[in-house]
Amino acid sequence: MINPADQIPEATIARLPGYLRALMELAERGVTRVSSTELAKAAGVQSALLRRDLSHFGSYGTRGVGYEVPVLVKEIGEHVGSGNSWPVMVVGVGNLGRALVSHSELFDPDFRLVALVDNDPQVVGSTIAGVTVVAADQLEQEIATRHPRIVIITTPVAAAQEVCTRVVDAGVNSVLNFAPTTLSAPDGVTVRTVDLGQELHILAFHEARRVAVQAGAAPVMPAQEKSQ
Amino acid sequence: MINPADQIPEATIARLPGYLRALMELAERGVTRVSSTELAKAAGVQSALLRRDLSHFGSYGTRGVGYEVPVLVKEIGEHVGSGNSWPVMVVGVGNLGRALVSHSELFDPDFRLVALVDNDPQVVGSTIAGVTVVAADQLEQEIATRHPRIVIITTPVAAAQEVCTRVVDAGVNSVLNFAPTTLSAPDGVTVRTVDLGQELHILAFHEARRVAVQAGAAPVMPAQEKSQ
DNA sequence: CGCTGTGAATTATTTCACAGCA
DNA sequence: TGCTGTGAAATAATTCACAGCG
Repeated sequence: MINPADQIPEATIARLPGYLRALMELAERGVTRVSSTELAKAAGVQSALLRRDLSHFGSYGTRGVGYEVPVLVKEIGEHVGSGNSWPVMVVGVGNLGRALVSHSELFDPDFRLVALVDNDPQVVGSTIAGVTVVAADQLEQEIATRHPRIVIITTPVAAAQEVCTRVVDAGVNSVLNFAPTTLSAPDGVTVRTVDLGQELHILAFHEARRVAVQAGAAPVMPAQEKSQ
Repeated sequence: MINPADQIPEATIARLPGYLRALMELAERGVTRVSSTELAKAAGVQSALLRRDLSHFGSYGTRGVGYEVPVLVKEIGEHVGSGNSWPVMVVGVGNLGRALVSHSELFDPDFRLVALVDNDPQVVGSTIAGVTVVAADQLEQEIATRHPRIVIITTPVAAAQEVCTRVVDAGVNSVLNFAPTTLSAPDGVTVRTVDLGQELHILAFHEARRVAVQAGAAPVMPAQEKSQ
């Protein structure tokens, strides 16, 4: 076993929620035991990688047998903060912000919405998912009162950096950014950016590549009526 | 210069859209020339990494000077499929699906929504963003008619794999999945999954870690107003 | 016997650091 | 001179493959 205090690879961390999800599905189906091969398949990774990932936290399996599902759920769950109901604030209550907070799956059960902020007077004061939207100038006030541990930014690009700076100054260390821009934050603050346009462009890259490959040799015809 | 035909690292591909975005911003501000250092900073990467990434495609810079912004915009744009207006279909018109198609920034200008599919009779027939929602059993029909190159899945988990299989069978090679589940698809098909709950759990992992670290020594207190 | 946990090998990605061109 | 493009080195992540335990 490897010392749990050593640095967990970021790539491993990013896979843990996937493992947990796969385990939950198994548990729901009444499965109480899995081999690394089965769980890896459910999570879409190689079995050796799964075992390596788990080994960073300790030995939870039984040789010749596999893993007890409840044991792994508990272990991984602890690491990704399950059962804590982390308080979350959302800044920017436009289409996307509203969709996210209405997305029941998202906040159940490990996260709870505690504050909503927007700068549109039309929106301020309205209640969404049981939370009343406050004005942008109340942001620091709201953080002091509601103590969110995670802030989701769903503002336009123009506002995102300022919001990020202000929430970090107010003591928040974790930011999930949906604005398509690079945010800078001091060391020790975790910022993750989800850029939907970027995802589409990555797919487009591969699509463009497929066409280019066909131009040379034609390996497999993808879409029957190929390029329309 | 490295042969453009050799394999572009996936990590490089994932950064290209970010470079393009940074370049657009510069272009808008009237900047016509950048050094790798400046552009790298705008995109949030190291300058050597930017240069290495670009070198996979060829030499577009001038030693001692830097890069011409329009040249790079064109080059990178070509690779990520800018100016093609890729046709996109969205399956699942719930909160999230609706928010995505209403998110004007997302589809401008390199992607265009060509089809919407849902299985809710309440929703089928309605028009969103200029596109009429068709029933789930029309999915193959709609693909044959509208020729989407990319399909966005915003259905519940239970439906996601079936949708994925059907769209791939109908000839689609690129899928952007928002359902929190692992999708399997044949080789040659690109599937990217954006899992919002997973993102929150990754942040929670780091939050939990910060607390654990403090248990030993107490470096910085997270969620109160210390550093205003 | 079957499956975990992990050294060792491999592969991928990033960074260093500098030769060489404009 | 200043900055690109890139070998070479360093680091990170993954996979192989098998010893060893239940």
